Amino acid sequence: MVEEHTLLFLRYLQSVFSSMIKEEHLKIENVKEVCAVDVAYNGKTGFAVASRGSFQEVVQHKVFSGAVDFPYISGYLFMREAPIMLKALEGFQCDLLLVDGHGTAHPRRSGIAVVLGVLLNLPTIGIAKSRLTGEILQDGGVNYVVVNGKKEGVKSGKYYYSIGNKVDLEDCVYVSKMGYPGILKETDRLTKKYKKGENESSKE
DNA sequence: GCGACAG
DNA sequence: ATCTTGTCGC
Repeated sequence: MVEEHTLLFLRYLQSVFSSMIKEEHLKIENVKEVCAVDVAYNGKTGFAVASRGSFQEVVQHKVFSGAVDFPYISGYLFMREAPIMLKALEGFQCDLLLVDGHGTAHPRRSGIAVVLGVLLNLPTIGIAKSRLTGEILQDGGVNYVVVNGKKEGVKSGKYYYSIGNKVDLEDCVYVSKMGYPGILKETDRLTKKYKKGENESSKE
């Protein structure tokens, strides 16, 4: 159980992160190296996988596993997954980091993609499989995700793409039109593979 | 009180 | 996220 004063503190941290977002245009066409991160769990043990490659494929990846104590609380995912994701990302360099989760399409504009982007000072885009907050506003064939009256990202198919750091709405639209990134799909697969491997070995 | 609620 | 088989749909 997490105390209310702890959540209050986390909201203070989120206000700092959101105030540090650099919303600027990153020409996706110039992006060479792409990285992605995701986490899978086997009970209390988390398996974070960081990958590097292109939008469509993984060239190399690294896994970091360890106990994850903070529980999942809607709106505070960063406290549960950012620590282990940062460990997996150590040493990885890239022009853009794709994060499994929302960026500014968050109640306080401080989703996990924002947190990682600010801490690593990297361009990041959050890509989530479901809605956390916001309404959809169609405009010119694009389904924008609007939160507190501001377009924070776009919804394409069943996925939500939102600003993390050092990118803008245009970049999000561009990436969403490329379809769900193969590197994220593959990273997710790897994440479950390691989790599963842990199950097999611990079962004789 | 009721409904919503990333992974 | 995770527990889980077959099954309805694009």
